[in-house]
Amino acid sequence: MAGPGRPRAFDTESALDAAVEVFWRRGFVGASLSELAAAMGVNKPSVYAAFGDKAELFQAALRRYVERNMGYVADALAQPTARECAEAFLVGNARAVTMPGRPAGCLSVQAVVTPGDSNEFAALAENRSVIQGLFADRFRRAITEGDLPAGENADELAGFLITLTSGFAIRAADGTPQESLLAMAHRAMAAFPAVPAADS
Amino acid sequence: MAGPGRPRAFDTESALDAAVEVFWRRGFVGASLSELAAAMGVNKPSVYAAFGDKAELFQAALRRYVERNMGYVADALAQPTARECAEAFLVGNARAVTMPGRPAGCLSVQAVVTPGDSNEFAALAENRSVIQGLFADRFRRAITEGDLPAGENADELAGFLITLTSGFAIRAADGTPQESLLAMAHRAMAAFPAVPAADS
DNA sequence: ATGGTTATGTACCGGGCGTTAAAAAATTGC
DNA sequence: GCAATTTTTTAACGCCCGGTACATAACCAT
Repeated sequence: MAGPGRPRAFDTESALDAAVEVFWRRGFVGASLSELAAAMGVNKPSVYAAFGDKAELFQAALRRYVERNMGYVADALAQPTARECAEAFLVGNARAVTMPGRPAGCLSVQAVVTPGDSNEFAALAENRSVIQGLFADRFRRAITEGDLPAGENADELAGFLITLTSGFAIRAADGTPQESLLAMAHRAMAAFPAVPAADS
Repeated sequence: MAGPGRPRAFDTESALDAAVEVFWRRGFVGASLSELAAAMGVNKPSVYAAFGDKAELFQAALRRYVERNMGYVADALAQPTARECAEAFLVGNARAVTMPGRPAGCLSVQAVVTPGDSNEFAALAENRSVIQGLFADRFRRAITEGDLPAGENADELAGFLITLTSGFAIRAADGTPQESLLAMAHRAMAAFPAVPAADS
């Protein structure tokens, strides 16, 4: 299976996990290649050989972050009702942005917030946009299923949730404790439409 | 009034306004002194002479931003009822973070989001914390005045608003239009406690 | 005019950044 | 053992960063 040549002396996946942690804590600009390579336990040229330049490494780190740290999104989407879906998303996010021993906040928010580094900014903005689209689709389905009032705007509802979770990420980085975020998550559900009365 | 020596050839206030714009658009790390000085229409040594180093310039820019672009906070606090206060804050923020011709978002959120540059991060976090404290005080007063239910938690309520406006700043930078933010502001008011029935 | 004082423009500093060239080391196939 | 191939290591590159020395220009007081 292994081709010719000297075998790689480190595990790319755990190295990528280390890169995720650094980008998460420092942001894209704030993370230097020296710090990244050191955290990955590797010399800089090995980083370039395995992942490409800093921008490519960041894209790989973002993909890995999404699949390893944003599982609560898929969990929420799988909930049977729109209300449970929304609440699971908010609660799951509140927990994810305040995991003990991990950086506070969300890589997808903290890493880049200004359009200065345009490629990375675009990638993160699109990531958030995709997630918003998933919830919008879920809520559209809920409307046809009678699970949400017919007059509801699924896109606006999804945008409302993304706005809240973006805010959670900022507040978590400010040191807001998990229980405060959870209280806000439950309070926000008061702004979520009630299930329409069954007409059968 | 003017002391001895060569008079300053530029207006420090409008130069500071230009610095605000650059920090706002690029963030603290992303804004270079060359770009700052160019936007201010001045050479780098003049920046240092007038404002000190980059960190001091940023503090001055933040102060100026607060007094010139966050007037909606004071306006909101002056509203007669807690509900109007909260709604004015959300609406004012939604408008402020989507002003045409100005950078999207809020300097106090966009400039620094990671604790990497610790001094600036602390300054912004404290700025947000002070504002939260102002609203918490306002809501405490509202509780004693019977304007909010006695069981309400003024701090949590204020935190909820700050979380929303932090989210607004992120979403605005993502390109979310003003009317979407305004819709969310009004939706969020459904999560704000209703005025208790008068007991007189 | 002259001296004192402050701002301006130019040119530069050390340092850290992202990135890479080049040689040594470790593997596979023959 | 010997090429071929790939990774590792060391060292360096050019660049731009924040910050500054220095000579000059423009003002006030006398």
